[in-house]
Amino acid sequence: MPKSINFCEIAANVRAKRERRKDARPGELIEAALELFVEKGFAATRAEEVAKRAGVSKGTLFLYFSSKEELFKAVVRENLSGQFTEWNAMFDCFPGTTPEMLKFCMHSWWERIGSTKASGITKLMMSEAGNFPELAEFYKAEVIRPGNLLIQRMIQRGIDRGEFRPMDAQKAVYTVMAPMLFLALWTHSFGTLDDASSHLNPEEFLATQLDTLLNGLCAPKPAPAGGINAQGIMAASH
Amino acid sequence: MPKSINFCEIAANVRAKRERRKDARPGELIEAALELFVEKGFAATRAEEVAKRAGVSKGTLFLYFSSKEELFKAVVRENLSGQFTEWNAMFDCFPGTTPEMLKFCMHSWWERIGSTKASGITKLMMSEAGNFPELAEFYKAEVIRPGNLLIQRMIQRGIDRGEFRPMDAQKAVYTVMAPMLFLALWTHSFGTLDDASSHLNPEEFLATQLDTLLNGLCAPKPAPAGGINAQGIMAASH
Amino acid sequence: MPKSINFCEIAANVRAKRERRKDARPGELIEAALELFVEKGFAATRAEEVAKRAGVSKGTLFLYFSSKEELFKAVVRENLSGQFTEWNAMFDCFPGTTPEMLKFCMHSWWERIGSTKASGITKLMMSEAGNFPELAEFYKAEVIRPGNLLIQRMIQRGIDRGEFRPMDAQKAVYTVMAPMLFLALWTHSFGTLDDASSHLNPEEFLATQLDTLLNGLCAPKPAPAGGINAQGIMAASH
Amino acid sequence: MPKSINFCEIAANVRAKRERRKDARPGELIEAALELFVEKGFAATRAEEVAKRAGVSKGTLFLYFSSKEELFKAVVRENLSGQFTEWNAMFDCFPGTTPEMLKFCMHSWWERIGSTKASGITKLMMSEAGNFPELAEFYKAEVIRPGNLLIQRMIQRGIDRGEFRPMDAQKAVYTVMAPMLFLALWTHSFGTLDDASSHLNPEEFLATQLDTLLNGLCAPKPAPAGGINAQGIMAASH
DNA sequence: GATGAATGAGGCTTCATTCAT
DNA sequence: TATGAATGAAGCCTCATTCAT
Repeated sequence: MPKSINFCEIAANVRAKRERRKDARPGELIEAALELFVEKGFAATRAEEVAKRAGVSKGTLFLYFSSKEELFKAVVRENLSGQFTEWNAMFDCFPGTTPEMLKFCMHSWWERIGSTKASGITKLMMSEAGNFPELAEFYKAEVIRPGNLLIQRMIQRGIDRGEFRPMDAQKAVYTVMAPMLFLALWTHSFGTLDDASSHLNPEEFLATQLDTLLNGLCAPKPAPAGGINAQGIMAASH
Repeated sequence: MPKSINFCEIAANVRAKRERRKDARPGELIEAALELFVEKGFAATRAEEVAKRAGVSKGTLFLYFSSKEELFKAVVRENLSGQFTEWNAMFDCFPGTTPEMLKFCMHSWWERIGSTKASGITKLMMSEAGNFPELAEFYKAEVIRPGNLLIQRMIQRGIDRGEFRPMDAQKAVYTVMAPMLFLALWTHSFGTLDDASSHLNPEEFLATQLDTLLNGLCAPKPAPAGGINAQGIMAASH
Repeated sequence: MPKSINFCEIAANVRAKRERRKDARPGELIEAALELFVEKGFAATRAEEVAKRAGVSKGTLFLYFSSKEELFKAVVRENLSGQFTEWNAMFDCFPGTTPEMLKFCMHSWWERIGSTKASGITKLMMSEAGNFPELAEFYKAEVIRPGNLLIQRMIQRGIDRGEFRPMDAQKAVYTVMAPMLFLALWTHSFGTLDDASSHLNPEEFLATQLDTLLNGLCAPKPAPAGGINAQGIMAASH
Repeated sequence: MPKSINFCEIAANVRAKRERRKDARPGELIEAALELFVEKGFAATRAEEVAKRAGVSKGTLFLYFSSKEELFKAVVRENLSGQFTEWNAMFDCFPGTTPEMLKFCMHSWWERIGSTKASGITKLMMSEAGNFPELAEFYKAEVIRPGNLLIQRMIQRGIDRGEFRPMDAQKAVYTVMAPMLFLALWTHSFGTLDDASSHLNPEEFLATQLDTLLNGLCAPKPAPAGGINAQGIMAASH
């Protein structure tokens, strides 16, 4: 170990270290940007602040992202768009029933988005969509459209398999989205004010919503007396 | 021109005119500010624009509101409350069933808030709550808490009368609020981007949500075979 | 005078004073900008410096000119473009011969442009045309094309009246322009270095050039001994 | 991989390679800088771009030139002079008439300077002379003075040999220089904007100018009665 | 010597706020 | 009171220059 210096290894280390640092920069910046954007909004977040939180100088930020808007796009891509490839893949090989799929999706959303800082982006976009139309377009193309499509396909799958009653799948999409978006919005606005009247247990809320949702979507069981609802939807949330 | 002019009269006229309009000024400014804040957000709305839309000069705005933030507060104060006194009164003398009451409430909300500029305030508050904690507190006290309470009382009424299944009324509140808030937010953000994937028919959406909601809240009908849900919740939305 | 206060007059004075100030601003800024642009070039001139020289703050500059480029355009319009309307008018009613017209033009150019700070703009544009393509286009449209056209029409007039030999008028244009442009460029670059080898007497130079020029352009006099040129064209210019 | 590598040899190779290229570096950088300065001007040329075109990194540039300004000086130094030694030598043994010599000189200038990248330096110097007084001095000493002198000697030769009319040789110098400088400047500024009104055929232009020039300089042919030139064009300028 | 990631001063532009009239 | 010209702090972004590797 001491004397037998391996030059190749050293060189490799040096290179690796530099590259590791370089490669890490965008991620660190995106992480810092996510936090600040969510905390203070897009317009109110200063580029320099993002840089400082990432531990670099203002100039460095612009070395990796040509503008503040590009930085924001990167944040969206990293935290939201990315999920869809996986979700779409899941859709194609999901073994269970469609209600199960829906449940899985909402749980998955909660785990990866809803319960993380990423949910702040959803709120952010709704707040700032009016200003920054270009960002809004980007967000729609990268997040809303894919999300919409995925949900629509799920609903259609349910209908096709006779699990859901016949309906306009596109219109039902919003019924599915609404609880998740509401949750994201609430927790990032009034949810932070700790007060009984504005406190909401997200997981409980989601469970309730899912239950109600399925109740509305599902085809009536051919079933005996006492329909599916017998199990007490709201009760299920405890 | 010289002698026939009565300076005192002119001065009096001018004074009168000013005073006549004086009281109207803040209102006009608040009205203009509401529109612009809702349209473009707080940060993106320029003081000069507000003044122009109100038909006064920029300087005048600062005569009535010491800062842009104070103007914002005034906008929120001016446009809230008021509805609740009426709704609360209605609660005490509503003759019908609780599901009917719920339906009435949502319709009423849509008519007076959801479909009007006032819904913009909801969106506005959610967007800016983070930046104006003091305002958020105010909003919670004046709007959220009363609304919460009203809904909670309605649900409790339903439970007490055996119309709704037994449940935690406080928790169910969010299930009722969510669709309305979602609607207010969506229409004021992505709803404006005219695109199939972001288009949503508000009334249809509300009807669907109400249907689903009642389905979840209502106690199972003692009923015969083939549960109440047989009527096709989503179908009802057409 | 004492008691008989004329309110109208006072009001008029006040208004006049404010307006005089306001109306004067653009001119003062343009004047300051001309000086600085010529001294230091477009890119190297800071907006704040222009403002300071005009005795206002940075913000005020942008109150009158939406960008540095617009300021430059205003400088060009004020100092160069403006001349053409007059020159074009002169062209239509010039009573003398075409050589006389040419002479008049060059004198006029020297008086209003060549010998003033405005000649710096010519040099400036040549220097910075490569960068700022938009400015170059503007300059071409506002200055070069009109100038070109005017000279071309003069030459054509000379040809048509049999004063100049038949030739391609467009090509001859550069022969006329070259001395003026050269002069503008030289005086604003090496001309400032006071040194025998780079010193050039502008008026003498112009006279010489005009003489040579006419010699080249004019049709041979059918004439007897001692042609028209005998009188030393430029001599007249002193 | 481990033992068969001769580290000393590798190191030596690396060193050799570096040293071999070491001397070439400045030249490559200067070459690249010339091109870019001419294309885009001094201020608009970014150091990194120069480095990239020279095939090295930004850091390397500053290894050879302590600042961008020093690089600029080097460009001017490298690309000037040199021509004059040759032209001066030619002067001493030119066999033909002086008008022929003048024609030869202008052609030679066009071939070696005017039509090459080197003409860009002329334009560059004129553009930046104001910003780099020190460089301007240098340029005058190295280029302007020698050029001036050469032309002056030619004119004097013509006068002494009776080919040119008597005149102030120093003053006539600018008449000779102007077309060349104008050409260099025009082609590097508005000449690049492809537009009828700014298009100029350099060779045609030069031929025309030379013609006009000689017409003005030459002594009247012993010739028949009263030629057009009889009046002594240049003389007229006093 | 060579690299290129990092720096930070400096420029343009915006806009809430002030204040003389 | 009302005006709107003027201000200047603050933000985004560029790029010459430095320095650890």
